[in-house]
Amino acid sequence: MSVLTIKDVAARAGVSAKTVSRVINGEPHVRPDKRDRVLEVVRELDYRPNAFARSLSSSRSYLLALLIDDPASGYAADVQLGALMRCREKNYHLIVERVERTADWQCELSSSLRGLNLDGVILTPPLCDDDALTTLLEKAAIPFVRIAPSGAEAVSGYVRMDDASAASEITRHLIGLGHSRIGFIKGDPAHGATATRLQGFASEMARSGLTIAADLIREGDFSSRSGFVAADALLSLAERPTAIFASNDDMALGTLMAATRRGLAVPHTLAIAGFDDAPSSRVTWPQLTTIHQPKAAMAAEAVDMLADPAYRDRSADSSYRRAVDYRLVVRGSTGVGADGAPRGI
Amino acid sequence: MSVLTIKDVAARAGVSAKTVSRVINGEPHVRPDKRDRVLEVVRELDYRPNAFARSLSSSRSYLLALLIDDPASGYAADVQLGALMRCREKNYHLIVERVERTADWQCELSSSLRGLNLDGVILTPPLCDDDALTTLLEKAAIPFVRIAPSGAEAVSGYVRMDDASAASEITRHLIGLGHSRIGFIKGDPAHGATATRLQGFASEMARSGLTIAADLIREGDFSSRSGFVAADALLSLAERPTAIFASNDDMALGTLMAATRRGLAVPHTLAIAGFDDAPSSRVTWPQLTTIHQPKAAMAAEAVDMLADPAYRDRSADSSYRRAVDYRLVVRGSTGVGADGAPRGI
DNA sequence: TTGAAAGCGCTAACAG
DNA sequence: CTGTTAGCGCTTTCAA
Repeated sequence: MSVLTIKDVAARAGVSAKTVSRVINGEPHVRPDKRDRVLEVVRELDYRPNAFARSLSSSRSYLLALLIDDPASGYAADVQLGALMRCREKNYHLIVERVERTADWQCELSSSLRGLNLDGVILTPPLCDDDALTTLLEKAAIPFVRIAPSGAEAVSGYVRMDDASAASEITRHLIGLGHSRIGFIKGDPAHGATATRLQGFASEMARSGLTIAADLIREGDFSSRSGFVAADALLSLAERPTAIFASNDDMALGTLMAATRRGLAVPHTLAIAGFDDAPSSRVTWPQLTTIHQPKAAMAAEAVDMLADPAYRDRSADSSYRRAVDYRLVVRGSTGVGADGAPRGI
Repeated sequence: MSVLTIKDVAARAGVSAKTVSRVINGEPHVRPDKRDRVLEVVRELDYRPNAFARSLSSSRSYLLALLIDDPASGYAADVQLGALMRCREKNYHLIVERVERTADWQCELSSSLRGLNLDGVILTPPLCDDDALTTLLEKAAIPFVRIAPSGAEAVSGYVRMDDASAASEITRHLIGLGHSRIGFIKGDPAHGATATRLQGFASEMARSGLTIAADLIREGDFSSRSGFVAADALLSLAERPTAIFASNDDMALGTLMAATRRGLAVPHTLAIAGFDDAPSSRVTWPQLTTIHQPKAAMAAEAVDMLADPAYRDRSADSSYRRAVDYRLVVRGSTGVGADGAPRGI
C-alpha cells in the first residue's frame, strides 16, 4: 500500500519533483501553466505531502507544542482552543503535553520534545515563569512564547494582560457599589498573577482611601475547594465582609458555595467577584461578575509569533511582546436589576 | 548546529549505527556488553533519536491524534488528560485536533491528518458515531478507536460504558428517595448517549410501575443553557416534578440555576441528578449527584489499543471492545444528611 | 550476532 | 525558470 509521493505527482504532471515541491510550498519561479498543471494533478490524485519527510529535509516541522500544568482547568481549555484554531488555519499541528512536577520532569520533557524538531513551544501559567523550563528550552534552541508571564521581559516573546489594572477595575466596581469591607482570596503562589492581582486590589483600595483589615486577605490556590475554605473563614468573621473578590473564577465559585450553604443571599448580603471569565462562571445562579480575559486570542497570537520565521532570531524584539485588553463583565453576583433580582440570563 | 545523530553514538561506542538502532528499539540479538556500552554512550551524550527520521523509515510514527468536537467541554478535558498521561508513559505524542462541522470538514481533516502517518486516532462523542468520519479513516487506512460509541459494534475497537444501566441506577436512586414525578432532560440528538440514557430512565420508571407524563420529558443539547431553559419550563408546570434527572452535568447545573432563581430549595423541594461527574459538578452548593464515568481511564485504554501493533490488523477483535464500570455518586443535590442539610463538603 | 548498503519522501544547493 | 544531485537520520534488507 505504498502511498502517493511527490514523484507520482511529478510524473503525472510531466515535471520534476522539485517543481512540484516549489508549487506545493508556494515558492516563486514557476511558470503559471506548469503551476496550474501541478495543482490540477495534486487535486486529481488527492496528494498530501508527507509531513515527516518534509521536516526531515527542511528545518521546519509545522509542529508546535502546548505545555500545560493543569489540563483539566478551564483556563487551559480556552487557551488550547485558541491555539488549535489558529494552528488549523496555518496548517500547523499542535502537540499537547502536560508538564508534571515529578522528580525528573526536566529530563522527561526534554526527551519528549527534543526528538521532535518542534517549530516552537507555548508556555502557559505557571510554567511560563519557571526558570528551569525556560533555560531548558533555550539550551535546546527551541523557540518559545509565554502566555501571561509575570516577569522576565527579555526572555522571549509573550502575550499578556494587565492583571493589576483589571483587578483594580473590578475592585473599583465593588467600591462603586458601596462596599468597603471587601474580602480578597489569593491564588496559588506559584502563579505570577497571584501577586499582581492582589496588588491591583490593594492599590485600588488605597486609592479610594479604604484600609484593608489583615484578616480579610486569605490564602487560596486557585481551586474552588480552596475558595470555599477561605470564604467560609471570611464569612464566619464577627464582622464579615459585604463583598469578596476571589482572584479567579473557580475560587469565586467556592465562595458562592460557602455563601449558599450559609443561606446568604448573593448579591444582596454578599457580593462576589471572580477573575478569568471561565466557562463555569456562567453555570451558577447568580452568574459571576468577572474579568474577561481573551485567552483564546492570546493563544492565537502566540501561534502567530512562533509561525513567523523571523521569530527564531528575534524572539526578544519588542514587536513580539503584546498586551491584550481585558473587559469587566458585570453579572448577577454583584449586580442587581431594576426588579431587585440578580442580573442575568 | 547540527544535532547529535545515531552515527555519533555509533562512532563513540565503537559499533555500527544499526547496532545502536537495535539497542534503542529493544531488539534482540545484541551482545550484552555492546548493549551496555551503547546505553552508556546514549546517556553520556544525552542522545534522542529524531522522531521524524524514525517514522520516515519505519512504519510507526508514535503519534496519535485525539479528535474532539467541543474542546471546551469538561468531558473533552478529562478524556484528553487520560490520553495524555498514557501517551507520556508509552512515549507517544498526542496531537489534538478539533473537528468543526464546516462545509468541507472532511477535506480539511483529511489533509490535516493524512500527511502525518498517524499510528492511530481516538474519536470522542459525538464524532465516534459519525459514519462519514469513520469511513474516511478507513479509506485512509488509519487505525482508530472510539470512545463511548453508541452503535456500529464491528467498525473498530472501542471503550464504552453502559449508559442505559447507569441511567437506570440513578433513576432507581431517585425513586428510592420517594420521587415519582421525575422530569427528564434529553441531550444533543447527535450524541448516541442521548437515546441510551433516556432509555435507561424510561425502563427503570416502567420497572417501578411509574408512568411518565409526556410533558416531563424535555429537549436539551447538553449545554447548561439548554438545561436552564428546559428546567425552567418543567418548574413552571402546574404540577411540577419533585425531581429532575438531567442527562448530563452541564444541564443539571442549568437546572440548579433555574431552581435557585425561583427560590426552590435543593434537594428538599427539588432533587437534581446529573450524569458524567464533570469537574463542574462539584463547584455548586449543593454539589450534584451524578454518574461517575471513568473518562480518563477510557482514554488510556484507547491509547493502549492503538499502541498495540496487533490492533492494526485485528481492530474488530472482541478483545478490543471494552466496557468500563460506572459508579453512582450521591451528593447534596439529592441527598440530605442527618441534620437535614444537603450532604457535602 | 553484526554491519554495509539502500532507501523512506522530501527539500537544499547547485547547475543549467 | 527548471532539473539534477545529494543528503536529512533512521530503519530495513540482506549478506557476512
